[in-house]
Amino acid sequence: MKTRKAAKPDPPTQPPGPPSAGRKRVEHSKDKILTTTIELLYEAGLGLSIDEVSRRSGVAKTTIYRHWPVRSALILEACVKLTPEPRAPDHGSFAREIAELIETLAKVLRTARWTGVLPSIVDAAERDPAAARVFGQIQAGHAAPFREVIVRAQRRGELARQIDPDTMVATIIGPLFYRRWFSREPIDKAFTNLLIRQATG
Amino acid sequence: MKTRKAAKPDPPTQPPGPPSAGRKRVEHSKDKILTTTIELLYEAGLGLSIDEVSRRSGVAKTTIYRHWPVRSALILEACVKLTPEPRAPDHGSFAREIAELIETLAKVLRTARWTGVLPSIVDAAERDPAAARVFGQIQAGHAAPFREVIVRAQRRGELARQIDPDTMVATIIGPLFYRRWFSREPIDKAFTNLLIRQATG
DNA sequence: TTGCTACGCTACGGTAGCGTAGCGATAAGC
DNA sequence: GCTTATCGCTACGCTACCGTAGCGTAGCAA
Repeated sequence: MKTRKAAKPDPPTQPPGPPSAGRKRVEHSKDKILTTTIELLYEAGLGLSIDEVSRRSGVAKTTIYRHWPVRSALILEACVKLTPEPRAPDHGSFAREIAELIETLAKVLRTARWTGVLPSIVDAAERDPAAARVFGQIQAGHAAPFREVIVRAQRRGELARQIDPDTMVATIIGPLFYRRWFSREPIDKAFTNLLIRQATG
Repeated sequence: MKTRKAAKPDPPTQPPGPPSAGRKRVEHSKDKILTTTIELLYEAGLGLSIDEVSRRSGVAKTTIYRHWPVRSALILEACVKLTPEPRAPDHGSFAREIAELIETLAKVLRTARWTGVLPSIVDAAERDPAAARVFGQIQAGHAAPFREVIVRAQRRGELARQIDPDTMVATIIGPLFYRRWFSREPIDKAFTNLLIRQATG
């Protein structure tokens, strides 16, 4: 997503690939605009301005409005591209899988830049239905791998079937999110270990 | 924070200030301004405008600026008054106390209007140190009763001493907050019961 | 070369908000 | 009833931003 060098063989499934020779100008500018928008999201949250996107990206404001009819359209699209799609591991062992998911999420919460933007989206979701839809998508993306691993473990008989998967997801992700955005305490090994014990015990 | 009635004997902690001509008037307008500001916080979050406060409260904008030098000062003060100060119950039984705290918080998260504003404050806290300080205060207020009940139970020997109170608070409040602001699933009896079982089991 | 499309640039019109100035009105406290 | 701090009102100046218009230019394909 950063470098835009050669890389002739275009990966067909990855959208943000570098613009190869055959790429149209349109995609090139849209790319620059989106990249800058995401960068500004990191810094200013949803309050970013189109003028600033134009200034920093070097793309004329008129060009931005040629591709996105209104401000919110661009910002929503940038928000969708913000968080990576996590995947559910499949080791055949619930304990290992849930541990991996917890450790991974913990690391993401410690380091990923988008974590600074999410409250802005949560806030918008409280009032704006469009933002709520986008946020619901992001949120579901976070919860899905946990849910999948839990359901699979229940099917295998590794986990009691009367446990509600969504509830269990909340008891795992909840404390992690709490530490990142609310109490702002460190998410260290001791903390993740406790969560793992609680989930597998 | 509500009505400021007679109370002739001056509260000793508040510096009475110079015996000027219109102290009563000052407090009356400050009251109206703050009340309106909080109302607008509910509706628009931290993005509220001073002009709107003036319009809706009927207090002139100049008067607002006579009491608060800048916009942020008013908003921060309103934020501080936003959430009620919860108190820790003392029944002599950890199970009963923690259950009461969980049920109470659950009900607050389901109904209290300030829950719609908090993401706005969390977001601001990500970038603005002043907002972070205010939010830290609010957050500590939420966690304190839980922490107190846990520490007391440990002193009484009702709870294992090697458990870190802050960690335990996270595992209780975290899932509740998660449901309110992230997954947006209902916080029902089944959910709180599970948390209570998890905390006391 | 021609023609099409996307792009850059400048300049707008319009809105909203912050914070201030000046002046007359008014209510509190003596 | 007199004094004075406080308030309301109108009118600013300033900045930032949204979104658009018009016109000229650069890339690209036939």
